[in-house]
Amino acid sequence: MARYSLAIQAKERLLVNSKDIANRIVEAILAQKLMPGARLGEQALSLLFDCSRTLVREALMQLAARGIVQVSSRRGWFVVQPSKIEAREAFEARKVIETGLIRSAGAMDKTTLKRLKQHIQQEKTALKQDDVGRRSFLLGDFHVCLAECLGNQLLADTLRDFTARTTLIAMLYQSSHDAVKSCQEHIDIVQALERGDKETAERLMAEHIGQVQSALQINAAPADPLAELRQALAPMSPASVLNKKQTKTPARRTALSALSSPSPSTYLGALL
Amino acid sequence: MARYSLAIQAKERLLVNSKDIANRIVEAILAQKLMPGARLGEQALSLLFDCSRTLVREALMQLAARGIVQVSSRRGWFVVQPSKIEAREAFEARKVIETGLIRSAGAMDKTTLKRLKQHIQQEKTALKQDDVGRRSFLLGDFHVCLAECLGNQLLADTLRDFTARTTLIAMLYQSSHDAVKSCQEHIDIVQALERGDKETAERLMAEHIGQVQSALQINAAPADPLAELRQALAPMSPASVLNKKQTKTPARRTALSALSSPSPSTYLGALL
DNA sequence: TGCGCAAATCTTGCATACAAGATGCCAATA
DNA sequence: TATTGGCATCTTGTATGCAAGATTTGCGCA
Repeated sequence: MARYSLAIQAKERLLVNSKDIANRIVEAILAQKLMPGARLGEQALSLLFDCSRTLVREALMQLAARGIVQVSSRRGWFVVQPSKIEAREAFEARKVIETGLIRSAGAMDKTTLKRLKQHIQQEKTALKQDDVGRRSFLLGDFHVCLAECLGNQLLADTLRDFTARTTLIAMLYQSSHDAVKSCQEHIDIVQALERGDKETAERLMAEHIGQVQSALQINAAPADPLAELRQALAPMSPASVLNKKQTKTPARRTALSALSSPSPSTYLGALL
Repeated sequence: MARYSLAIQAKERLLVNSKDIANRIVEAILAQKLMPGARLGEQALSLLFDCSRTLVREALMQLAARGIVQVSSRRGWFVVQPSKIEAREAFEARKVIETGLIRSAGAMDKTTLKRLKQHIQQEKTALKQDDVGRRSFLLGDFHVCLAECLGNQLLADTLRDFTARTTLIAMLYQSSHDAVKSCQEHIDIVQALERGDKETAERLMAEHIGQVQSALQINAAPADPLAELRQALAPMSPASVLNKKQTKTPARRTALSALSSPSPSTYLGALL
């Protein structure tokens, strides 16, 4: 059987373990390169990473334990699609943790503040360059970085998973949140921390997460699964009207697939 | 090869999947039946649960992703032994989450309060019966239960793992915390919640967790791994002095084993 | 043309085989 | 007696094979 990963990129498979695979998947989610409901086939991943299904399975098992993916028996692995209830819980969890962390933290030293400012610089750069993936990743990673700076690696790791979750939620419920605004709010928070005004920082953080949350269209039908397919197959010219029927209800599997693989690059190519 | 699990208990292996195994291990930790550093051999577990190593590995992988166990390459799987830094982080994380959850929660309805009171009744029963395992489990589970009652399953699940962590820390650093006192503090917290006094409830919770934390002997050497062995092998009479050397440094493997298997029931039997 | 059934295919579930590193033990030797 | 080298054993790491369920597809039939 051909080694697809080698055909695409020669370096893979020098240091592939299940942790690497899991990290790649989380990163792809944070960069909004893997949509909620995206299919993660064991075979496909094992070809991409040029390893056996065993390693892929281990990675997926770990991610399942962290609430990032789920398996449907003998049907496949999928990126989770949080329900409205789960969405509320995820945002509440982030609010609780991030505001609580600010409250319970001591004063920040100069080195730490520098790190935060550097992070914000990176955010600005990604914004300027219109690098959507990196922008999304960095906007989420800011919160993880902040938790690390506030001295709690355990909560930072937890927050990474929760942020991945809220990122998926934002994709699922068609968030209209503005990245520039988000970055500005990060700036305000760091400034408040810099002048030691933890109370304000805490309030700003709560508001910031609230902003992201309320930008969701939580009552909108959760993202038309056929949207991308429909767009891709839309007639190029008004003349090409071939037949009439268009809106037949799709089979379940088709719905899931349509969500995840509109084009190869949005599918597992996102991991490379 | 003999089926040890059948020899001990006939029912096993009717519904064993990796999640069951993982749950058993977490429960055993919460019940203080698995010590920090305890060895979790793949083969031993596969015999206990009468399944292949594959399922055991999947369970251990999931637990590793949740920070409950860790693997040392080609040496074995072990229940984690949190460092002092990790201990601080775990307690801080619990404080942040549990107080924040109380603060952000709405009013509690009667059904929910009833559930909490029932839980406390169970705690009292276990205390009266001097059922150490069940007592420890319930005292930890109270916090998970509370998080569920406050309406956040995501944080409840997270808290279960963190509670397992702090339970391990308490074992490792020889906590002197009093279970009766702990139960009383739970009662006080629920009473505050019942009368809608969230501010007090939050303060009591912070104090409660602080109590447990400060009962640690965090500066004591983390539990002499040879303590039990040394005591067991101490000469019964002053006469039995066979040779001189006694305090040679042990091989690493021996040290870990001494920690985990002072008697079979403390070892993997804890899972049955 | 539309519908239903059955075969083919795809995908995960689980077990097992073998590789390879880590450890412990024992004997040979100075 | 103390040390060291090597072999036996134990444990995990990874791949692979096969079973079984889910889905899709294709064909026959009304």
